[in-house]
Amino acid sequence: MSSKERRERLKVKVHKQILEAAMGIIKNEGSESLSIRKIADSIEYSPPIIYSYFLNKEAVLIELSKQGYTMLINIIQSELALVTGPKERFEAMLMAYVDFAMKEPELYQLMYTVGASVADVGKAFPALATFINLFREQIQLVAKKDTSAEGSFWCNYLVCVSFVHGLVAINRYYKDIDPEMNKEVLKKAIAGVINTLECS
Amino acid sequence: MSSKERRERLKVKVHKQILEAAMGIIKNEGSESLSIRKIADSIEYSPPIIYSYFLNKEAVLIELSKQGYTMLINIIQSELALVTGPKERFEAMLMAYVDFAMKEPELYQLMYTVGASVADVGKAFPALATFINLFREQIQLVAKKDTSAEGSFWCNYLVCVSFVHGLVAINRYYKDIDPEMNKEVLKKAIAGVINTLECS
Amino acid sequence: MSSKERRERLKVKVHKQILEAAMGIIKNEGSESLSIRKIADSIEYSPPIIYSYFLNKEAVLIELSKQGYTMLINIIQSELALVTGPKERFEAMLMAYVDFAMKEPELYQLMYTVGASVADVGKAFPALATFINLFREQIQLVAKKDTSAEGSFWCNYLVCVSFVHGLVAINRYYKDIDPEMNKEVLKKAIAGVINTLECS
Amino acid sequence: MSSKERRERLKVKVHKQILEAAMGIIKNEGSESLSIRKIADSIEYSPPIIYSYFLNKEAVLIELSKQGYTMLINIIQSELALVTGPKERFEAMLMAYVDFAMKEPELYQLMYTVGASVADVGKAFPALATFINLFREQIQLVAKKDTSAEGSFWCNYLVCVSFVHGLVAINRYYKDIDPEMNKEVLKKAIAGVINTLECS
DNA sequence: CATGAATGAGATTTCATTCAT
DNA sequence: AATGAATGAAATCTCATTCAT
Repeated sequence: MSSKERRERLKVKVHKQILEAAMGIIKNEGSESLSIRKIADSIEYSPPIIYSYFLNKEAVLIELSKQGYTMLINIIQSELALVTGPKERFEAMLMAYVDFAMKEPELYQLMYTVGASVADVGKAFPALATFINLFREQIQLVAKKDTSAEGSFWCNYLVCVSFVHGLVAINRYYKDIDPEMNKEVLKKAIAGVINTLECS
Repeated sequence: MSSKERRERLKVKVHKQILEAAMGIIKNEGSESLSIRKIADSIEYSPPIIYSYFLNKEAVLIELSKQGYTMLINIIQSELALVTGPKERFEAMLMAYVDFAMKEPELYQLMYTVGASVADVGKAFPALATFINLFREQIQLVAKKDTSAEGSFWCNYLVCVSFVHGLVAINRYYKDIDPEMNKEVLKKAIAGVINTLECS
Repeated sequence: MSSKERRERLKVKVHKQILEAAMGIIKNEGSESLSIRKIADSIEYSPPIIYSYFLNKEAVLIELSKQGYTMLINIIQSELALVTGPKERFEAMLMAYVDFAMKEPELYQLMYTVGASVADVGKAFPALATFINLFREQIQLVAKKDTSAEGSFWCNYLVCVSFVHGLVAINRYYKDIDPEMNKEVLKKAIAGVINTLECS
Repeated sequence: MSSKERRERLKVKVHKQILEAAMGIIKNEGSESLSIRKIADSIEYSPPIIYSYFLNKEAVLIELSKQGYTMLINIIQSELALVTGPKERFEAMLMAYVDFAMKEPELYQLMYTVGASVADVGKAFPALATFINLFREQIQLVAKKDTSAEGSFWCNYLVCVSFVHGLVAINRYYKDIDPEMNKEVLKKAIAGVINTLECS
């Protein structure tokens, strides 16, 4: 029992260590540079041990992306907790999203890449539903008309998410965009989107 | 003469074959899976031959991307030729852009990836200047205020390009978005952007 | 325990095998012809295994050279242990040096080549310090004047080492020099050098 | 006739160009970096043309080394022409040798490497006989006893040449030897050698 | 006479994954 | 439960040399 408990705890601990090590490597060296051996070295275990916790390297990446979604959702929720006005909440949500992607570029990139590589992103990332619901709530609040119809919401959601993801991606493309410019672009776009939502 | 011509034609042909083979592999297996050997196998030549046409693998990818830019610009210009109203032209430009990216997703993805991987994207893709100028013209026409200041233009450019690129990227992420939905999203966003531009 | 020991022994054995195989290839085909694959073939392992024992090919060559220095130093010290007179010791040292280089020509050549190819030969071969100190001692004994000043010693050291290395190198060039002739040349040169040292 | 002459002249010219190009590459980039293609590019001909002038790459290297010997001999003879005293002539010869090797390190290295790689260096480099005769003459002059016996001369020759070649080689090994130190070493060694020769 | 084109052979290195122990 | 050892598969790239034209 005690022994079983201990084992269980160790298992959880190593699982966590693997992910932390992988996350560290990705943040420091980029996800392209992640290798099973590097993770193993980092946690001071042998490479095969990783296969007793994860099916393969892809599984590690998926798990990491899941954590990324949890982080992203938490950050957005934290920011949402600070404001009440509809527009302000909407704006806070999008800005928190961009902030996260800019501060953790490698992790965000991984989340996108992994999502694009799996067959069913909804299954791979259950947290995505929560993420989408956050948008659902804020969009509903800010929109004058009813956006509860799935098609209607999804359209608005895509407008928002396309723009935010696009801005982040474009910053990987043009590497020298001034942060001030980014803020300006973001504000302008948010204003435009809100305007659109109100009229929709 | 005839012999020289023939040889010249063969050279052009092989050059083309290499790029086509590379493009084919990228379309079928994704750009990550492209290798010099696969290209060589595909054109039924030995791997080293590719190095007499291109400096290295990266050069093949850059060339492919350049072709992509040429195609994109041509398509946009073709569409622009058909309409005259400022808003219509603006809309036509963005829709042509999205159409291209949707019809050639792997090529578009490659253009983005290569652009993000080089140090100076402007040097790597001279055509990018033409591309940006297309935006400059349409934005100028549609905007009420003066957008000729570089900062002002660049902000508007980023808003547009972020959104369009984002929409394309999001379609790689959520693989089952209905084309009709995409059109709707695009129209909504274009309306919002035009509105923003008019007020800017 | 026993299993661990066995493994440890195996590891040491393979390490040794790699170096021996490399040495064998170098002796038979020259160091230019050495390749990772040849080593692997020779020890009947796959090429990548070598990278779990050595960082890269250069590391194998450096290790081989280090062993060469250890051998050379040991041989010189063995010979020095047999004689006591200053001139005799000096002579014994140089003759042991030449003997080693003549008996292991490819290894000696490798030691030179690797030394010439690295940025800091002193760092690459720590044993070189010991080697130089052997010269320092014998030169000091045989010289009448004080040679403890670094510049003075270094000059004498270079005279000695240039000659010995040169003799070995010249034997690679003129392949048919009679060993007796070599001895004679060596003796003559040693006499000359001793004479120079005594007067310095 | 005229046409034949022209062709003959062109042939000689291209032959020369090949060697000059190869020499240039070796001097600038080292002999390891020499390739048939580089030569061809440099003379603006195609690679196969080189094979109509030389059997293979090795033949180019041998020819280059031959030129090196011619240069070396000329330099030594120029210096010899300036002095008359036996010791002075001997010294001038050795210093000219070292100077040449230090000023053209890559070429000198090539001359040594090629010489060591061929079966019969005397056949490969006919000029070597002239070179050896220069030593024969100077050694004869400086030696008190008769050195005309081949064995006796050869022994003295080897002493000289070993030392000079060794000094040059050692400078490739210890890369930071002060030129002043080299001069000192050389002078000391020359003094020693002359002393030895006088007593022999 | 000259060469463009082509390639065979080979180099080093990285990595996910497995398996006997 | 853990791992050291091992490898198969793959990647990019270089170069001397040949041959049909």
